[in-house]
Order: sequence, then C-alpha cells, then structure tokens
Amino acid sequence: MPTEAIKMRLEPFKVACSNCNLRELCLPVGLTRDNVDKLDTLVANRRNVARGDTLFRAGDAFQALYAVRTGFFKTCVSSEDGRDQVTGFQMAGELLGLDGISNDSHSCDAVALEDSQVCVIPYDQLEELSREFTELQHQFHKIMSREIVRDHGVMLLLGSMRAEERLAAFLLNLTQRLQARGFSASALVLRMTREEIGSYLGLKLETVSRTFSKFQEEGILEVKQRQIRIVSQDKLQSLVNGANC
Amino acid sequence: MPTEAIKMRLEPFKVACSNCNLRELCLPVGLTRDNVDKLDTLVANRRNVARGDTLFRAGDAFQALYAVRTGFFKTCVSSEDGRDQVTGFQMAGELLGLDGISNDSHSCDAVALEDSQVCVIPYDQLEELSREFTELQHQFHKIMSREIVRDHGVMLLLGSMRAEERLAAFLLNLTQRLQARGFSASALVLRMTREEIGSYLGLKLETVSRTFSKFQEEGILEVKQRQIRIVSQDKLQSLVNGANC
DNA sequence: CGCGAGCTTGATGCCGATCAATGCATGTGG
DNA sequence: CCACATGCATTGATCGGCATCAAGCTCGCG
Repeated sequence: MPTEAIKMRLEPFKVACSNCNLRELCLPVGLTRDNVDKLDTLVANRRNVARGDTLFRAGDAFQALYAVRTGFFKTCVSSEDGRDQVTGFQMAGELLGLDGISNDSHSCDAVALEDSQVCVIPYDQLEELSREFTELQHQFHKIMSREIVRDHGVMLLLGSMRAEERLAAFLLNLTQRLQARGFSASALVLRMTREEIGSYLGLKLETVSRTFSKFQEEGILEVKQRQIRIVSQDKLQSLVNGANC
Repeated sequence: MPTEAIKMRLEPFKVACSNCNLRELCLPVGLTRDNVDKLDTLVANRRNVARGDTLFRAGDAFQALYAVRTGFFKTCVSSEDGRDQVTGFQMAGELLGLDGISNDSHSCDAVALEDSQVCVIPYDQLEELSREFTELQHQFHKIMSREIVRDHGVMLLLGSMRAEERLAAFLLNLTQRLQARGFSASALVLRMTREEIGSYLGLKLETVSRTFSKFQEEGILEVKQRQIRIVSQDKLQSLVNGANC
C-alpha cells in the first residue's frame, strides 16, 4: 500500500498502533485499518519501566491503562496484614490497570519483571473514542470480560487443584500465550522467581521447586533454573485434565 | 414532583429503573434522573427464576446481562474433569453475565439459590445506549472493574488465608453487602449450603461446618443451621486482619 | 411418621507448610 | 582473578491443617 509506505518513511518512529507488530494481540484486535488509525491519536506515548520498578501501585490515582509492548509484568494485591498475592503475569499485548477504573485508584501493584516498555492509554480519551466507534467499545468490553473469565479460572485452580495440577496448568497457560506471540511451545525462560510462581498458585516456593523436580524425574520437563523445556506436553495436559486420578 | 406522581399513577407497574428501589445499588448508580429514564427504554422486561433453576449455563449464547431484583444466585465454573468452583454469590442489585461478553457465550452457570427475579438488560442495547451517554458508559465500566477487583480479593483469600480467615472474610463480606441493602449487620440467613460455601472458599463442607462450630464455641457467632448471628464483629474482623497471629 | 437432604462430629491420614542446610549463579570489590 | 556476598533454587526432615472416610443427627416435607 503506497500511502502507507510513504507514511512509514516520513514518520518512521511514530508511536502508533497502526505500525505495531502487536496489533493482532492488543487493543486493536478486530479493528479495521481506518479505526486503528483513530486509535493512534489516543496511544501517543510510551513509558519505560526498569526491571523491579513499579508501573503503578495500589492507591495511585487511576488515569490510564497500559498495554505491554515489550517485557513482562506481575500484578499483586496485598492485605492489611502484609500478605500478598500475585494476581497475574502480563506479557506483550496484554493490558494493565483495569482494576483502577472501579475506584479511580489502583488496587494492586504492577511490577516489571524485566526491563519493559508500555503504551500509555489515557482512560478518559479511551472512553471518549469508544463512544465514537462501536468496534473499539466492543473490543474493550471483551478485554475486560476476558479478564473476569481468566480470574474465574484462577479461582478454580486455587480452590480445587493440587500442587502438580496447578503448576501444570500454569505452564500450559504460559506456553500457550508465548506461542501466540511466536515463541516456541516447548521451551521457555521463566521471568519470575519460584516465590512469585508460588504466590500466584497459592503454594510455597519450596513446593514449586519440588514439583519442578518431580516433573523432571517423571520425564515431563527439563528444568535448569529458569530454563524450562517441555518434554511431554501430553503428560502435562493430562495432569490438568485429571486423567490420572 | 408532580409529573412523576402522575406517571406513577398512570403506569403503576411499569418495569423501570426509575421506580425501582434498587437504583442506588444497581446499574443506575450515579445517573441523573433524566438518564435513568433513558435506561428504562432498555430494561424493559424481567424474568423469574425458580430456586434451583439456572439463569444461564456455560456455553449458552450471550445476549443479555441480568440485574438481580429479588432473590439470590451463585455462579460456578467447572473444569473438564467435573470439578466445579463457585465463583460468586449475587444478591439484589448485582449484575450477572459479564463473563459472557468475552466470547459471546457464557463461561459459567448462574443458579438461583432461592426464587428470584432478574431484570433483563439486552447487551447490544446497553452498548448502544452507553455510546450515547457518558455517565452510563462510565458506570458500566466501573461495575466490570469492580468485579475484577473483587476477583483479585478472592484470589488473595484462596491463595493465602487459612480456613478460619476465609470464613471470617466471607461472613464480613456478606453482612456488609446485606447491610448496604438495609438488612441487619449482625444477623443473617445463609442462602447457600455448607458445600457451596466450601466450594467458594476452597474448603470441604466438613471444614466449613467445623469452623462454624469453632466460632460458636469461641463466642464469635451463634449458629443454628443457616441462621447466623454475629456476636463479636470485632473478633471476626481481627481474624481477617491477622491480628491474632 | 419416615424419608432424605443437609449438617455435625469424630478418627485417621496425607499433602503441602515450615524449618533448616546446602548448592549454584551472578556480581562486586580488593 | 580470586574471595566473598547476595539472591535464588534445591533438597531433606518434620509438622500441622485440612481432606477424607465414616457415623449419627436435625429438620422440613411428602
């Protein structure tokens, strides 16, 4: 498309959904090209977050949503008495900050697990734009709803699965999302510690470690610190399905 | 206001948010009177659901959201191998069906725990109307976001609390919501079985029962089957805060 | 009145938590 | 370049909370 080629040459580094390679995974999913162009008016700047830094914290005023462009995040909530719980891990193309809408303030922390970059999506502008065109509105609602469905899945996991099943489900979910981003379905590098995995899965870090070791002994995985290779996807899947019970 | 009085007399039984006593808790929260009138064009019919019946099931096509008008519901998801998990309990003024937006099909079952009535909110009309006026759009987004925040709270509970803390948190949450609806903060009748509570809290029904008994022995509650009286709200609260650890 | 669903209570066992020691990789300063 | 510190992971030993199995109990209802 010549006009686009020209545009690319003239504005080669413009921050824009229309020339982002994540547009098939991110907010613009399902939007027509014209509509993605409209989105560009909204998503005008990015923010870098170094490993270990927070994108936002519980209590911060809510102003924008963030789309992960590169890198990896965790979100965690904490109770008054200091316990905290990882509520999710977010990778490229996933949205952060939806919790903030309810109260005009965030209710969890978002921490970068590696040097990361996010697109800033000012929330009032998103509302405005999604009043103007249906597609965006609908897509946004789907993303929120998907988050609710995901959370219900985690509740099922936390409420009724045993350690092995939890870890298996976790790994399958991770690889599935990585695969959608063009990575291998069978080899991955964990971005989080055993403790963070444990917090997410409602287990202690020792249990996570032991379960990794067990999977290795059983020939399901190869584990070298954070390098994981899935040897038998089938066995992993059958653990989740409870086929062996 | 005379015009309204006339309206009431002419259409005394009209299904309408504007004359619903739940409008301070439900979708119309924060809307001006005029805007509530607009909502009335949308929420035009109700549906009765007998105790034990489902409002919708996982897999059903998604078409509408439902606002509980009277009664009590549970929602539950289930995994392939038959395990199921109660993901929430909904009472008057709360919205059901948000999970359906993500896929155009529901991902959980909604079951009435007593004879209930819901207002049917056709989803496409809700989207349309919320494009027309900001207030409704914003309110709807807040409701979805609130659901996400609630789910994160449940994840914290399931991931890191012990049985007593879970039950205490559950009771406090229930009474708080009942109180907002004008009921006593200290006496309640459970609408669900021990098994359903257990499923929600990630515990077995025996554990729920034992924990109720323990709370009774300790003078925190009076328990007579499903009749609960909270004797010491403070002790209950301190269990959740971990003040006794 | 008797049946059955739901609840309580007891006895036992197991899974995962806890406590503790060691190993391994990375980084830093002498 | 080595010595040492630090953060993370592994592995073992022990313990405890909750699940499980099993037996009665309660209450509403046909």
